[in-house]
Amino acid sequence: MTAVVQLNTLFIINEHVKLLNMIEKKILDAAIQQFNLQAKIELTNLEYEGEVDGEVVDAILELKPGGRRLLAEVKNWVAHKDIGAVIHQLQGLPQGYDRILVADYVNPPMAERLKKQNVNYMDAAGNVFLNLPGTYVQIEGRKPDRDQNFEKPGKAFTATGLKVVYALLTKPELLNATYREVAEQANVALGAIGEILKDLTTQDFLAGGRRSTKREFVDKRALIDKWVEEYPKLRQKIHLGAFYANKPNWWDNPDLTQYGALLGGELAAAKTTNQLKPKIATIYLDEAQRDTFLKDHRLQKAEGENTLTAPNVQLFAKFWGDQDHETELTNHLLTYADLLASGDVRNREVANEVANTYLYD
DNA sequence: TAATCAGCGAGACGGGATAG
DNA sequence: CTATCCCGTCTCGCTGATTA
Repeated sequence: MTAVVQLNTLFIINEHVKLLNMIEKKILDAAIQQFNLQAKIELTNLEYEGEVDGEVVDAILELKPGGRRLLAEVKNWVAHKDIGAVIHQLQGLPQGYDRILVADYVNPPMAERLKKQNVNYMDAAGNVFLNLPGTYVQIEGRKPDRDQNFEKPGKAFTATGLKVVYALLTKPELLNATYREVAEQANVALGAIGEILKDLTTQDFLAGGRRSTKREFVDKRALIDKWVEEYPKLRQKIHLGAFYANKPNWWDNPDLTQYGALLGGELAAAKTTNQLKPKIATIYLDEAQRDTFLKDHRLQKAEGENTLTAPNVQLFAKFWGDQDHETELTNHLLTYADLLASGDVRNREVANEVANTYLYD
């Protein structure tokens, strides 16, 4: 079952459906206010959800002396997010502009990591790191204001929530199955289901479900995009390790399925679109199979910092409950998410194509 | 390093439906 | 009416992460 897509297919850039919600607006306003109180230069918000080079960004900010512009990415609860993914998202903003991460609160360890990578940030507590040519602002040690607590996020996109949403998206019939059925298919505890579904409804991703009414997606595409955005959180948890393989194309081997292994990311995309040469092999398998798998394919462990990007084999534990697979490839949704999580700009185009061809219906 | 906390799995609980 | 089953909710306690 291999679909070949023409090379000259027009790429439709996914309009980033990322409306700034009320909480994010509050965070942005508070952060700017704090900045202006403390720094000697003035910062103003030119536009919420402004458009730059055809892409919508959370906000466009301007520094008063000089009129330098900054593209802002606003995040609530940033301390609980995967920092790599956040940085990656910032890097994905239109090129040629300075960027800044705006958050509710950036705690000290997080601040260190952001500074090390030279990522500008400001938070609602008043902490700032802004390093631009000619401008340097650094404010640290500010504590978050207790009364100013921005609403806690619900359970829909925790690691467990992500598993449930994945199950719902890939098997829509689960929308109206019993909680037990959903729990089993999603591979999570029964007790987690209720709150996740409730939160999805509160966030307007699901409707119905009371009594006799059928539960349904409000906007499936929006939920897909949201899931993909949050997926790195789960991805990090199921990461089984990074490795090097010396033999090229070693994965082109029918016996991989013997290990219950599924090819994902670039490998899956390469097989469905014929559009790219995989550089990194993303593979999902049962954790129990890991050691045999490594030995049989002579994979060597990668050491050091950037194990999530540099080596050429990435292993992940299968997180879903259902073990029957029609193909040796991961589900399109997961392929899409892995392509985006790879951080490779060229993969983004292919990712969009996978999404437009197979996911948005 | 110690204390605290969120997340979540396991399983008990009890309300409602259904069959006998 | 009562026994039984089904199913969402509740509670407890473990784990790993975060904060002091």
